[in-house]
Amino acid sequence: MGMQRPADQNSETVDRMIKAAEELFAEYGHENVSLRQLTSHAGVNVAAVNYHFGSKELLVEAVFQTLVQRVCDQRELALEKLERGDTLTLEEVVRSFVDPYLGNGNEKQGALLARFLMRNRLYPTDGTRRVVSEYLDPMAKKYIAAFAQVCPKLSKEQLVWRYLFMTNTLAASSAGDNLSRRLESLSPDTGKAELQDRREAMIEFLISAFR
Amino acid sequence: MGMQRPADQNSETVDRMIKAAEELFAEYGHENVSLRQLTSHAGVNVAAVNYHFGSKELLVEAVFQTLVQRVCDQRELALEKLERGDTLTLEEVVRSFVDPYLGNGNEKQGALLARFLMRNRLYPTDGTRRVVSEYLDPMAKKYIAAFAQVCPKLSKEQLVWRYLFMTNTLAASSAGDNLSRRLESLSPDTGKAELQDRREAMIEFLISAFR
DNA sequence: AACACGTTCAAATGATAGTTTGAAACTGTA
DNA sequence: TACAGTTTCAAACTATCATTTGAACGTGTT
Repeated sequence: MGMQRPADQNSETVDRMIKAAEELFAEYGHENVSLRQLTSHAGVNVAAVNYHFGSKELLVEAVFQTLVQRVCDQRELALEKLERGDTLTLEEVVRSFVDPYLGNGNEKQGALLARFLMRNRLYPTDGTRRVVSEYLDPMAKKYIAAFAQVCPKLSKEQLVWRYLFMTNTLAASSAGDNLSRRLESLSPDTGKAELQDRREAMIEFLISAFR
Repeated sequence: MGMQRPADQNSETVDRMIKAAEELFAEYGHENVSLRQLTSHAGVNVAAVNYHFGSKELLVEAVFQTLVQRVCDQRELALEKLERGDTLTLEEVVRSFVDPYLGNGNEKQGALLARFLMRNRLYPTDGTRRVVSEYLDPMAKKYIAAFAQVCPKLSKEQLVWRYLFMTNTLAASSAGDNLSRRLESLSPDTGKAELQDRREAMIEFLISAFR
């Protein structure tokens, strides 16, 4: 009776809901997706969300956490690999940071996570704050240490600021395709912007910013 | 009967609603403010919004437009003043761009506009797109021309990219006070971040990014 | 006074949202 | 087969929202 399900592990239904949530949230944003849309797209009953997750918000946070965890793992792995080599360069560090967002095959997860992070900046909740401090902050410290190696001239304080500005730039510039349309209207001769162009421009921008 | 009011000019009620909207939207975001909250905070009747603006969305866009217009005017004025002098420096251009957001006395309008712009990046509407292309794009072109003067080494395409990244960095880093809290947790010894610190760090970051 | 017009008001309307319910269906166990 | 626990389902519930309505109010004009 009314037994609370704190964290369901594996279930066909749960997987389908998370998959549907990622797809729909990426396209419309989670506040514009009703549970009825979500569950009918997933092929499950409306009540399934509350049964398996407890509430819509907890489902949203589960998706957010999954995504953040994935990106943090990618980054930390890449960073460790770089640090096993003997010479660390600024470009390598920046690329490893940007790649999970704008790298090949990562476009969708990057855009979705960017939306979440922007959303979290505007309207944070206890749950999203928890995810940030649990996953993002530890990764941030490792990256700041790496930047300290390749930018020895910058003070600790400067490094932290620039790191934060970098994350904001990356997230804001990866969310949605507004940027491409804006580019076209500001520079019609440049033509349409491919995702690769954006990534390379972003990397150049960030490398400059850390010098 | 049912006469549509395309653009009300001056009215005690209209002014009170816009003022209340700016205050409440800045604090909670416009999707978290109901018309009942807004109108009771403004001291007017619920129906006044639809009577004077046509819908909630049109009120939101009116506030957005007012704000964008104000910031664009400030920037264009500052830029013209700079260009009347004989030597234009990168730092001056950047400062004139950042100032309407993080300058003294502009904190509230900066934070509010930043929220709107972030919101617009996530969920644009026809109305917000119109404001962007009508006010922001012309100003952007003037600024890109100014950056071209002080950064002669950068190609037109590079200038446009960096300009866009700059606006994203500024908006994302001005929305809300998350950044300060994040800084504290990443660099406890730095202590609390004043707004001035943020502005100076931001300016250094952007100057670097354009070199 | 009588009228017309713009404005304000309390109340109703209609739609949509997340959530809850209780019975049915399904699962594996004895 | 009978039973217990879990999961699914259609339907109802509760709340909130933007919007509309039609009467009341105020004001200036004739």
